[in-house]
Amino acid sequence: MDKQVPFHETLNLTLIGNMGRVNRLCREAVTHAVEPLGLTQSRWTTLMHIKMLSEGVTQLEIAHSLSIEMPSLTRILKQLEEQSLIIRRIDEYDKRSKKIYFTDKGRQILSSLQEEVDEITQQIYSGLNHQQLDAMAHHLIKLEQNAQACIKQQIQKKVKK
Amino acid sequence: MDKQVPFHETLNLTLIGNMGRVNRLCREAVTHAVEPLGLTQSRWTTLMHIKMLSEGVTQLEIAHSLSIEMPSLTRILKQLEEQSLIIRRIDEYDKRSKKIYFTDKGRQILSSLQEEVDEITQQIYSGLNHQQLDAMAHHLIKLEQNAQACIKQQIQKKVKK
DNA sequence: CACCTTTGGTTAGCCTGCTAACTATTATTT
DNA sequence: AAATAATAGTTAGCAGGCTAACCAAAGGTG
Repeated sequence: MDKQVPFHETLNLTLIGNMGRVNRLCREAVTHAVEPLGLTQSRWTTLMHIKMLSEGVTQLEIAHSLSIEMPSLTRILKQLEEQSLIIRRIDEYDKRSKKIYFTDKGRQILSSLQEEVDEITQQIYSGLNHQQLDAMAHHLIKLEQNAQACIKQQIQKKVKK
Repeated sequence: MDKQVPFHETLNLTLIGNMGRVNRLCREAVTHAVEPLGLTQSRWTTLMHIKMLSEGVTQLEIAHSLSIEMPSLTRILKQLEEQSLIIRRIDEYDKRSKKIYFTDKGRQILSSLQEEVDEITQQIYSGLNHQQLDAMAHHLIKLEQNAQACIKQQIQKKVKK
């Protein structure tokens, strides 16, 4: 009977709001650092994921890895291609899909980028140990599953009406 | 010596990315539910915060509470005013600032909104206890502080150059 | 083989965050 | 009291997420 106020009035939306703000700040921290490379937040994130997945990956695979939708990715890749950092090449075995490769310029930038990202993320995670980070990642996934179940439920309700 | 790969290669950016996605999903869950009320994500969030802070609050106070910048808020309030859910009234003691009040229509919608938000957030947080949620909130704040320190550092470096 | 469905990618346009540059009022300094 | 600085709010325009609607290629089915 002494734990009603904190949850209902303060935590309810605050936690969700905080997640958005912290996410923005973390990405901004890196973006600031790599600004001289001419990279925005979505562009450097995309480059890192392509590297992680290796060259020759398809757009769909990148989109999944980034957890964004295809139209969002299309725009980012278009910009990266205009900056001559990547190339989109049609897959000869499935002419619908396109495979992504780095240009030489892209590969050059990538190494500086990797350094910066490593340094910044080290700083951002400092003061938290692996257990705490793992717990957090775990709880985030739980929240995500709950939210997804919620949305599914909403949609079903709508169909009934 | 068995924990090198997970951190460096998978967790580094993933945690940050996940935060963004989970945040989007959580807000989408509520937005789906209150769509019939004609409210978007930023609009219902703002209404909830105004209610929490009580009517007569200034725009600046709302912006702080929402952790967004004034221009972002200005747009949202303009829309809410067009929907006749709130009124902006110039403070007679400081004619620069405006105080926000609900209309009758606004107050009506607010009660349905509160119900929905309570229900959805309950569902989203289910499976996690208070300790876990508190820990998460705590760790989020730590990440935020680290990120902010990082950004400050970047700016100082730039000044030196 | 012809038709239909599915799938990878694109385009158009909305929503919501931001910064930069502005106005108008208030506070401070001289 | 006049000049200057600071503050509340606005406008314009960018960045990056999304859905809806489309095209073209690939896969199934009668």
